[in-house]
Amino acid sequence: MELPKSYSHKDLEAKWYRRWTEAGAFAPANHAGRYFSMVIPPPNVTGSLHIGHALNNTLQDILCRYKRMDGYRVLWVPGTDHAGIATQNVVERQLAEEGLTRAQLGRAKFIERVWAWRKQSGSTILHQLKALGASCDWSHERFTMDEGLSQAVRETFVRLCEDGLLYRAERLINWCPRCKTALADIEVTHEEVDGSLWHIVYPLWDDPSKGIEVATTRPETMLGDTAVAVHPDDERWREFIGKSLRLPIVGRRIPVIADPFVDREFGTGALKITPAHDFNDFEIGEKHNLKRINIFDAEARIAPEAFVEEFGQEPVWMQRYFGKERYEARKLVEAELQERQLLKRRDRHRHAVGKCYRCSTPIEPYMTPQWFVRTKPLAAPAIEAVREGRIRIVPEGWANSYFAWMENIKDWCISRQIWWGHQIPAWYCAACNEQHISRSATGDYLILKGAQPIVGREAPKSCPGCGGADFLQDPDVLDTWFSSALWPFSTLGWPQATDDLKSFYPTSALVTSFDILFFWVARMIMMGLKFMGDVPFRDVYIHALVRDQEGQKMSKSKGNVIDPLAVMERYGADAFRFTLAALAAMGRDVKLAEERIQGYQNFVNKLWNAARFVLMNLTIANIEAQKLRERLDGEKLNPADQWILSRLAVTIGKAREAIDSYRFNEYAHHLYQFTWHEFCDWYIEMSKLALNSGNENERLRTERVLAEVLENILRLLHPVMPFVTEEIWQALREKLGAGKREEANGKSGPILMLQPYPGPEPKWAAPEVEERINLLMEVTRAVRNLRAEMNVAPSKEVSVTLVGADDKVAFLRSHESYLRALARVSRVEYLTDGARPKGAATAVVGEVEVYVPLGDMVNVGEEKTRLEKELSRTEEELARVRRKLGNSDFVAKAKENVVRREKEKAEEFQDKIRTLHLSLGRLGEIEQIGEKP
RNA sequence: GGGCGGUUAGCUCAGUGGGAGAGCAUCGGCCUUACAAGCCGGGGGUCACAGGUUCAAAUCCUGUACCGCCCACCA
Repeated sequence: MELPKSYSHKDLEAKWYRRWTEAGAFAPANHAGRYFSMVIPPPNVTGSLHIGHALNNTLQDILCRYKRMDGYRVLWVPGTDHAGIATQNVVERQLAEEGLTRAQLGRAKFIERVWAWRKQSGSTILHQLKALGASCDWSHERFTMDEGLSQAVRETFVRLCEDGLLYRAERLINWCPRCKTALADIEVTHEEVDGSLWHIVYPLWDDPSKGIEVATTRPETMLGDTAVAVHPDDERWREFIGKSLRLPIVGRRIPVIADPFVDREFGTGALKITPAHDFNDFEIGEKHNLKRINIFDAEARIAPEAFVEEFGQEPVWMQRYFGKERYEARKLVEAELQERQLLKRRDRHRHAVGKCYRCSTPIEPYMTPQWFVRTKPLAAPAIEAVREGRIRIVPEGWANSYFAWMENIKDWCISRQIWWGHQIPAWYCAACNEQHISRSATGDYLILKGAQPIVGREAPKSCPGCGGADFLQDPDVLDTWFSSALWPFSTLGWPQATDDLKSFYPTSALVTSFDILFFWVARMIMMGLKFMGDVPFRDVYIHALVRDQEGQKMSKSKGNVIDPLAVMERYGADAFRFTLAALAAMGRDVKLAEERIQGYQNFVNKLWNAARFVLMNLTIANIEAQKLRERLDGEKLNPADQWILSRLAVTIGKAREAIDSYRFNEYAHHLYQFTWHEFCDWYIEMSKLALNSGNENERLRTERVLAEVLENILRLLHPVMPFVTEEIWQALREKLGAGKREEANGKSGPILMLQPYPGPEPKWAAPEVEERINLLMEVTRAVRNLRAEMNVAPSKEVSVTLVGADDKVAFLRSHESYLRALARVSRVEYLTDGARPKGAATAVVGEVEVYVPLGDMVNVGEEKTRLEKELSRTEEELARVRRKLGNSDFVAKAKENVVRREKEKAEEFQDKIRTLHLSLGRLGEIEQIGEKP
C-alpha cells in the first residue's frame, strides 16, 4: 500500500481511536511491567473542552503514551467533577429561560433536573477528549457524585469528625448574595476597583455639637456599627476614648474604643466598627466584646429583624432602608447623611473588593453557622511531604507558593448553601433541636446555630437523647473541592481495599495548572496523607495557562478564544497537540496564535511526505519492521548511514531526557529538528544517490536504513502525534510484508501505540563519522552559498576546486558524488597544496578552501566586496580571540579545553585570513586583465 | 504591603558561566520526479537599564524601570 499524496486527518483520527479502543490498548491489564498511574484533573460536567483542557490533557496523554510504550502498566483515570455552584448556576439559568426558579421547583425536583441534565450532556467533554486522542482507561471513568465516591465522601467526613478535625460553628464567612452560599477564603478573588472614601461625622452622645469623623468605603454598613475605634496614642481623638456616640440614622448609642490596630495615617484615624460585616471589625469586636448586628438578609438586602430586636419594634425612621439591597442602601445612606450635614467629604479611593469566583458578585462578610475543617493538623504533614521530596513539584518554584499558603492556612469552610452536591452527612433530631430549626412554608428548613448534629455514614435510627426517630439532614452540601480532594484514591475504589488501590496508589504524576494549586493539589495532599497514609502522587507537574497571542486570558467576553474542536477539525489533532507541546515551556504562559498550529501542520505534512518517499522506494519485503534492526547490524554501512543512525541515537537520548523531566517543548523541538533538518534535509537527499546507483546491495542497505530511521521517528513522535504516526507505521508495516494476512483473517494486528519506545542505542554512536559528514555538509553549504551570492543560476552546473589537509580532502573525494548532487556541481578538482585556481569565488570551511571559478558570469567587483566583508569579519573575530589569549589570567585560570579551543580558533582564523587575502590578490589580477583588453 | 515570574531578532519564545539560537514573518533565487503546506540562500539582536563578582556574564549577585500573576483584613 502506498500512502495517499496528502494526509487527511479527518477520517483517520476516528479510525485509529476506534482501533486502539478495540485492541484494549488503554487498559493497564494488557501490559506487563512497572506501574504508572495518573488521575485526570476532572473537568466540570458543565464544561466543554477549552484550550486549557486541551493543553492539560495533551501533556498527560504524551506522558501516558510514552510510559506505555516504555513498558509500564499505565492507568490514566478519567472522570468529571460535579462542580456544585457552577453546575447549579447553569441549570438555574436554564430554568430561568423557562420562567422558573429553583425555589418553585423544590429541592428534590431541582436535583432530579440537574441529574437529567448531567446525564444528557455531562460526558460531552469526555467525548471531546477522545477527539484529542486521550488514552484514558474509559472503563475506569468516575464522577465525583458516583455512588462509590459518595461513599468515600461520607467516610472521610465521619472520620474527620471522629478525629476532631471537623466542627460546625457560627463564624463570619464570605457570602455570595447571588449564589446565596458561603464560600471558602480562596473562592474569593480580590479585584481593585475605583471606589470612594466617605467621611462621616458621628456626633457625641452628650454633646452633638462635637463628633468624630470616620472614613469608610462602605457607608451602608454603618447601620450595623457598634463602635468607633481610634488608636490609643492618637492625640486628635484621645479625649473621645470611652465616650459614647450617637450613630447617625439609626440612633444607636455606641462607644469610642481604643485599639492599636487602627492606622493613624489612614483616613481620619477613626475607624467605624461593624463586627457583623467586616473581617477586621469582627476581630476587634471580639476583643472588645462588641455586639454583632447583622443588618443583611441572604441576598444582602437590609433586613429589619436585628433592628426589631434592638428597638422592640420596627424602627419607622429606618423604614426606607428595609428591603433595599446594598448599593441602593448606600445611596440612601449617603443622601440622608448629606441632608443632616454629617457627610464631610467623599474622596476617590482605589481599593480591593472581594468577589465570588463563580459569578463575580461582590462578597459580603456574613454571620452564619457553617462546617469547617481544622486544617492546621492536616497541613503539617503535607508541608513535610513536599519539603522532604516525597512529592516533587515541577517547576520547583511553585513549591514556594505551596509552602506560603500551607503555612498560613486557615480553617476551611466546607459547607455550601446550595442543593447540588454531596449533602452533609449530619442529622438533627427534630425534637431535641426544635428551637434551632427554622422551617419555611415551602418545606425548606434552616439549621440555626446551637443545633446538635449527629454525624454518621447514614441516617441515625433513633436519637440518643430522646429516642425520637424524626431527623432532618443538614440541608447544606459540601464544597465541590471536598470530593475532588479525595480523587486520587476515591477513584481507585477507596474506602474498599481494592487491587487498583494497591497497584496504582500513590499515583505517579499529576499534571495540572497552577490556578488550582491551592484549591485542589494542596487539599489532595492533605487528604491523601490523612486517609491513605501516603502521598497521592510523586510528581506534580504544573503547566502554564494558555493565553492569546497578546498574553490575554482567553475568555468568551473578549472574543479571543481558540476553540480546540474547531482547530482540530481544521488542522488535525496531531498538529494541535504538537503545537501545545512545543509551546509548553516551563514557567511561562502559553501564548497561542492560530498561525502556530498551521506551522506545525506543515511538520505533519513533512513527516507524511518523508514517509511517502521511504515507502515508494522500499522494495524489500517480508521483513517485519521490528526485525529491521537485527538485519541492519549485519550490514556494512556507509558514512551517511552511520551518520544518520548516530544522530538518531543522540536524538533518542535527548528525547528521553526531555520527557523524563517534563520538558515537553524540548521534546518537540528535538524531534522536529531531527526529522526535518537531519533526516529529510540531508539523509533522504543523500539516500537518493544510493537508491539510484544501480548497485543492488547499496540500494537494499539504504532502504533498510531509511525504514529503520523512519520507524524510530514514528515511535518517538507517537506520544505527541499519535494518529499520523500510527497511520504511517501501519503502512510501513504492510509494505514490509507483515500485516496483510492478519487483516485478511479479521484479526487486529500490532499497533504502533503498543510498540516499545526507542531505547538508547550506544552501538549507533559515531562521533567521528558525524564530524566528517559535518564537513561534507559545510562544504556543500559553502558551494551553495557561493552560487547564490554570485547569482549562478541553479540550472547551471559549475565546477569546484577544493584545497586542504590531506585527510579531509581524501574524505571529501571519496564522497564527491554527494557534493555533486547536493550542491549541483559537475566537476570537482582537488589540490593538496600550492597552486590555487585563478579568478574564483572563495569560501573557507575549517581547514578546507572552496573555490568556484567565476568564469565570465560573475561581477568581479561584487566578489571582491564580498570577500572584503568576510575578511573584516574574520579579522574582528581573530582580534577578539587574540585578546583573550593575550590575557595571562585567562590562560592561567580558564579550563584547559576552553583555552585549547581558543587557540584552535586563532589558527583557523589566521588561515582563513591568509586565504582570503590570496583570493583578493588573484581577483586584483583579473581586474587588471579586465581593464586592459 | 509581601511573594513569584518575565524583559533575548519584526512576532512568539528557547537558551543558567566560555564563539548569540529556533519557529513564524521578511528578502533573493528555485516547479531539482517525497513534499510549493516545499527546496536553496540571505538580512536582522550594545540579550530592559545601572552597578558588582569572575580570566570570562544573556547566564551568578545587588539595585532600578516596566509588564504579568499570586497572596494579604489598611477602613
